[in-house]
Amino acid sequence: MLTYQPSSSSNTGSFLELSRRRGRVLANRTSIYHQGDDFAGFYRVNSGVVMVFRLLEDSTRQISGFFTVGDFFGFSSGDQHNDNAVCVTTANVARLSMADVQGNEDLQRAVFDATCKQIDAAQSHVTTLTRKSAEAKVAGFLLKLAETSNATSEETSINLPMNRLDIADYLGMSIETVSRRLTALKAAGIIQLPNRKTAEIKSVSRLAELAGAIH
Amino acid sequence: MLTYQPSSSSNTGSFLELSRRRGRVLANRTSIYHQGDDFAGFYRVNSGVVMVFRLLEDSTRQISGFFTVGDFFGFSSGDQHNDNAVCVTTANVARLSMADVQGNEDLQRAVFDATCKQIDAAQSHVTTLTRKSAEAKVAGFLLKLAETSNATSEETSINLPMNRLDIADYLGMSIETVSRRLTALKAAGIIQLPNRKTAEIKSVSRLAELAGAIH
DNA sequence: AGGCGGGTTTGACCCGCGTCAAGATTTCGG
DNA sequence: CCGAAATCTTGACGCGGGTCAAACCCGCCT
Repeated sequence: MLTYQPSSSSNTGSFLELSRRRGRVLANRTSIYHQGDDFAGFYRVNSGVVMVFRLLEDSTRQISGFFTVGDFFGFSSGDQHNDNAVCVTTANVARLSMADVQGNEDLQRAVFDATCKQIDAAQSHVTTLTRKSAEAKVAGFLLKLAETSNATSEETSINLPMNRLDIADYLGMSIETVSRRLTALKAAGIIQLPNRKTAEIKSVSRLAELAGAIH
Repeated sequence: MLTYQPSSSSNTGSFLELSRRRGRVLANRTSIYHQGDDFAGFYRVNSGVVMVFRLLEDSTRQISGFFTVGDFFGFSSGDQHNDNAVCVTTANVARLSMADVQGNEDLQRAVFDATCKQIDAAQSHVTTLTRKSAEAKVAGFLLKLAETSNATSEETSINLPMNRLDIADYLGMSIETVSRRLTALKAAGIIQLPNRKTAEIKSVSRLAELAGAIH
């Protein structure tokens, strides 16, 4: 799953310099690049949350991931981007050109790590999407968010900057089912939903149990 | 989709040398590496077909892709592989260490390209798995195979080295459904199945139509 | 404070595909 | 060339989650 994985890239040497590079501050729902835009480099999230998605022929979206502080995104093998990146909160995003990578060993390593992690994350996402029930998908999604806010306790409050449709398009299900599963988790006392943008997990362990479940 | 994408990496300079490096010849169903093995480098297919998959807790497989001549596989961001690679035919496979990449600009580029392509392919696979019907998945799978044998005609014969279960585990569906969809395509006169390992496409265009269809 | 509108929830219905089970066909060892 | 074990196909059935539709809720603007 591409969601909220903290990048554990080696923050040493000249890479540190680049990683601290100041980016642009973008308002919520600002587009960073579009499908078809010329590829001029990739990006790094300095703060906030960014989502990457693809628009399909039938004008539905497939969100491939949400990215947060330290994450790289926007890689492309071709001359053009074939997905879109949009802020989900106000966000600070820095662009790195391929020239920045040339001759910078540390950054090269970091980029290789980042691309490998994304492959790995995409594979995990595939298994989630194909092998898990709607309930397990939603439970897993909430857990992932909780991990990012590195809470280790049994109870924790998490922020949901994305709306229900975003979650549905990420988990490959309908918005109604996302809503139903959240309501069910609430009814079971596992979470609380004080408002649309926050979820309070009351039992991380029970959520984890559901997330692992195939059915 | 990770399947059979011809690697269009730049075959110039010292990379060519490496790309021609002789690998080991492995028998069908030989394992190349396992989940948990120490990461000692990645691989390149010189001939044959290799599949990469992950074993899940409930002992099911998720096949992430089939790789053929020119394809790189076996990248990992961590110290260990977190998936498995197995030959699906007799295959010639060369290993490249990270040391080979260091200081080789061309190979670096090729590896970056390969990893980006795999990210892209994994995303495409995600949309296939979540948005397409069983019929469209199978049709798309056959088409992908046909493209690799660079046939541009309306009719073409393709080789299916993998068995039905492999296809099912790749497309995230049951073996019965794979079989049913293939039978249906045969009944519709779109393909013929002279034996278990070959499919003869009688109408690439009709197959493409079905592959694009959401339902 | 009231009301408008997007976002979300809830309900009813149904269909595609998974599952279980049995039968058919191919493969392979001896 | 035969028998047994894989592998694949076909059938019957049930359910998870998609779809359509309506109600509800909440933030925001005047």
